[in-house]
Amino acid sequence: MTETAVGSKSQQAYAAVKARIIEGTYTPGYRLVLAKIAEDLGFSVVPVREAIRRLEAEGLVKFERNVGATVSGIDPTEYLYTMQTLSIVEGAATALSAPLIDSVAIARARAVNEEMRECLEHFDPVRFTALNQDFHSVLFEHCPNPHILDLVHRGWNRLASLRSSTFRFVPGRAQESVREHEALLQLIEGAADADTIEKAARQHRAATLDAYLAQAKQ
Amino acid sequence: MTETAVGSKSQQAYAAVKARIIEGTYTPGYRLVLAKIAEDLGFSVVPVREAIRRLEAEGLVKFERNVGATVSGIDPTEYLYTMQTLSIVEGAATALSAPLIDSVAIARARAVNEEMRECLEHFDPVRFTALNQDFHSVLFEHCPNPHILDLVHRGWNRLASLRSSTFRFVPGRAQESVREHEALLQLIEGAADADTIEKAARQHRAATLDAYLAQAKQ
DNA sequence: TCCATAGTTATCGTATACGATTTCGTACTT
DNA sequence: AAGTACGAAATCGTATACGATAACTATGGA
Repeated sequence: MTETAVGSKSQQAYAAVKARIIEGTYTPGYRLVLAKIAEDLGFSVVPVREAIRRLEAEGLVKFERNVGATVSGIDPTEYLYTMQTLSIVEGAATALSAPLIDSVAIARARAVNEEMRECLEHFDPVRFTALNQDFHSVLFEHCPNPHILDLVHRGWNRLASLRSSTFRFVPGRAQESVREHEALLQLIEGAADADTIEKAARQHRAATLDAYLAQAKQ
Repeated sequence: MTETAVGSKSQQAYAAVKARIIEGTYTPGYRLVLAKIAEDLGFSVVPVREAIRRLEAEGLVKFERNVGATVSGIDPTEYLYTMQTLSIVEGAATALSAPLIDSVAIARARAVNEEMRECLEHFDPVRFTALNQDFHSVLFEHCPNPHILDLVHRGWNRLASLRSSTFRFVPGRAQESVREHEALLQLIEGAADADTIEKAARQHRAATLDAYLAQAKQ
């Protein structure tokens, strides 16, 4: 994920702020004051500033000159852009990875998917989301193109910053998602052609977007 | 292209260094010494450092802790990753844009392609490359997803930094490229379905990669 | 009461300074 | 002569300081 060696304060600040955004401590719209974060971490403002700029490049933070940084908002348009882009890069990543996925990995993915199904019964959306990423991460383990994988991760991060927002969990969609995962695994097991797998994976993400759009329209 | 308002020195430094990389003043492997660049531009090192980090995020430079930054190299593997990713995002961008391209834009694109053909006769590879981007830029003018467009531009920048390297201009490929452009225009004019257009656009990029790989194998 | 304006405060943008780390060259030893 | 160790130079990483800009507040007038 293009991580430079840890250890530098700039790097630590990046990781710290990113974690706070993703775990929801800093919610969208939250004002990121350099001096304040620097004091919190015990650093000076310079490395913090660098970290914020990097987060900006990833789309997690919005920076306005002479004003400051805020955690990127939950603009529906942005959501659409992100989901659409994600559907494309996830589709490609899945298709590229598919021929390299062995039966052991398939079994692991299936186990994760089973856990997801259980999460639905106990209604644990946070864990469900985490497992969902795990599921796809297993599939992408041997993705032959790290650039594409990087784009996937960026999309995920962006979505993570929207957590606990209106975008999550359209009713019924989660169940469908689990079913689609199984279907995807069967395609991979059956060595379906790349195009079929790509379409299925793409559609899997696109369906979540469609479900949101349908709901938003009401 | 995610440009923050110009005017800040950090921004100017970013633009200046990026331009030097793309135009070839700083060739791959070139050592970017912060203090030196700062002196050149008349700035202090802080904004320059920020600019370099941003270029690192875009993949144009490589940064090593306590050592410094160098212009990203011409590693064949990186080339493969970039081209493959580009084929995917260009394919998607083209398919998404296609329904929004009007006949005027088609005519403009065709004119650009005609100029490209002329470039081949006079053997003007630099202009040919620039026109190639123009051609696709016309098609992407009304791309409904700016994120995807941004990814396309990043890929182009990355390739641009490889200019005058071994990767450019596999013999015969350029002629083929012009023909594919025309075929693509006809698909768009004929309102072919999104999938067909996406495949054609993707293949257009992939073919250049394949041509390189075939040549490299010898 | 509301609006405009001036002054104050908060925050960013950049410069300078210095400590930390790496790299390179030189001298010494084997 | 080759290898190693030590030291100097170069460069980065971070802290601190200050000027610039925007946001806020209070005050006076309509």
